[in-house]
Amino acid sequence: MSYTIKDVAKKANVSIATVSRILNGQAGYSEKTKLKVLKVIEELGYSPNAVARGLINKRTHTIGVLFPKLSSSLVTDLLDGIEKAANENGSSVIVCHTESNGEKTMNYLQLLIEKRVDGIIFASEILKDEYYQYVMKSKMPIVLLSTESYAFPVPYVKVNDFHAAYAAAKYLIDKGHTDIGMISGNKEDIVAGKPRIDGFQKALADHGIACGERNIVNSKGFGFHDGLEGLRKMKEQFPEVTAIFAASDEIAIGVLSAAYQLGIKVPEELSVIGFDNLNLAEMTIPPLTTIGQPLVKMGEASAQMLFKILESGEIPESRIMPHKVVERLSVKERA
Amino acid sequence: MSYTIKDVAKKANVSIATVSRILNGQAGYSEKTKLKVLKVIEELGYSPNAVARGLINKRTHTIGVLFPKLSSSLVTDLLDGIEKAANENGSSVIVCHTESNGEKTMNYLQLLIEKRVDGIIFASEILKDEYYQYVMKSKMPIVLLSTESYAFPVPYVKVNDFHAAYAAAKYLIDKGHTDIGMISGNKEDIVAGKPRIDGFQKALADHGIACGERNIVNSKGFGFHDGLEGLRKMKEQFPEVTAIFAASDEIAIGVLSAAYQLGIKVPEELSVIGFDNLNLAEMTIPPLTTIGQPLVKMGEASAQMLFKILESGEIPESRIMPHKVVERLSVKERA
DNA sequence: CTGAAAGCGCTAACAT
DNA sequence: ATGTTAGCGCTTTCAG
Repeated sequence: MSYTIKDVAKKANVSIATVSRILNGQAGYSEKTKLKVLKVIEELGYSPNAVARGLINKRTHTIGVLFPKLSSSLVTDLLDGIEKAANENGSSVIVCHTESNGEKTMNYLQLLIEKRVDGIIFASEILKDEYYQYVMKSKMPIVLLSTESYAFPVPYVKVNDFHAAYAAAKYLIDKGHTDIGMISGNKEDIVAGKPRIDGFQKALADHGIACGERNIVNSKGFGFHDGLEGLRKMKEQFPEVTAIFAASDEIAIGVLSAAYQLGIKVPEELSVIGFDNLNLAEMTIPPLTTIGQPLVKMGEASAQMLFKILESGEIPESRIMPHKVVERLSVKERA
Repeated sequence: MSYTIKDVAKKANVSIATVSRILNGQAGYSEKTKLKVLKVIEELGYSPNAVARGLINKRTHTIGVLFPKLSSSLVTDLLDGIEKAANENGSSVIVCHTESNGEKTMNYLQLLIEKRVDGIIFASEILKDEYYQYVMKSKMPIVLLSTESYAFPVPYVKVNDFHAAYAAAKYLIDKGHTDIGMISGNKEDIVAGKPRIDGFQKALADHGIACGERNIVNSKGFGFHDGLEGLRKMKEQFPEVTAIFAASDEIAIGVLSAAYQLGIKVPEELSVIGFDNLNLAEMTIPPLTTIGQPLVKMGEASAQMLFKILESGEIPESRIMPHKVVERLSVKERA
């Protein structure tokens, strides 16, 4: 059992109130007693109990973050930003790994609410009705990160996926490509899947390029294997394709690997543009041209948004973060 | 302000003690009152306050994890395992990002101690004297993950880096290579750097292969860029090299990229073996042969170790986890 | 400038 | 089977 404020008070011959004041930098004590108390604290190695503080202040200086997946550098970068902003704000972050599982998610939500975290960041996943209702009932602040809700008024931080995908397709078009395919990720995914497909289609349409079934391969997810299989399907249904927009960097890397296996040279015979700008993107062969999301900044912004709610009590505006095309070597001007 | 146990008690016409007993599954109430109380809890949407519980039980069901870096898939996999084991144990995990900075680390340690987490996992970094003393003074349990301490009796979970590096070199030797180089990472790093170099050298020596200065390139860190530059240096100082052991997968990927730029074909002209078996390893061109560490399992083991200490009060044995060579396509039998 | 005392929400004796 | 009460370690009136 460690020392308490009482021990400090006794040893310094003052009341616990005085110790508390000194600890919290409030007024009401002489410089002399302050020094005396500080010395005792030092000697005892006293460490204030944040649990007791939390009970009375109704602030735990802890926030909770829900991720569908931990082992992806997308999530890691977001977490990096969140942790950074939280730390600058004197808060800690509890990470929860939902595996996109509804039951697990509800359990985590319950846990975080019981722990009385100051707020919740819900990342990279659809905010279900059930989740929203439960969190609302507890009155706990929540923000969305890299996702958004069409049904509920929850503030979010994210890029505009439609615009970003449009930019990717336009980049390919500007490089002279007209036979352009997309490996889309999950099109059922209303927040990251569908808008990217729509953006891609719109870009082709706006530039007078017909876009039919053969231009798009719908994969199940956004992973490496989806890209690996995706390119094979694409070459079957659209052999003339000269450029591909992958809905994620991991898909793009899968495309790169598949191209290598099939003996297709990137970028000479096939241009590839990704989406996300993960750390991986610069490590591929060739280095991947991609649509960059400011992931770390987005994480930071979401945490800051949460702290703003905590201060002001008001729900802030959502933030659309800027994307940009990061030019590397996987896209080539069409001959 | 949410409801308290008092509100529940009042509305159900029982004492708070009864509510508490029902909440904690203790004996001492009729089925009838239980149902009544449960109904009130449901109606109110009452959620027990874990902060208050923590204050009295001296258990927060939260553990803290310190990482030098967040955005690396090595760390992510470890975290994944930790989070999993913690969740199975009814605990949450707070992540801290130290950036290998002594001051930041001390601040985080202080924070975690004030928050009265149940224990600490210190990962992938040297446990400095200062850290150790501070944690000991608080009597908080601590375990080391993917690192170890020669100076202090702190239990750890890790692979045997010496043996693992030996295995990597031996694998290359068994494939007929004799002109073998190593890109070593930081040799000042006493726990991950040095032992891998030693293991490499021992393997060459045991097989009658001379190992001099030219066989090893000491890079600053374990990252992609270290590999990128590493291969160039290696080719300068040891042009005949036919196989390379990279002290990390990221270094290996850097080597792959550098080889590509230099027009050196992997594995035809140069074999490469990595270390870690990150998710990335299967995504490279060609897929990377590497020494696999069971990262997720290691994370789990470290958390379980912590919980064991919490239960038994005793310091458990450290665990050396098994490594294995994961054969993919970046190493070729020497012609 | 300093102290006494109430109470945050809960658990755990101790009564009844 | 159920209630009363004393804290857990701290902050914060309210007195002096």
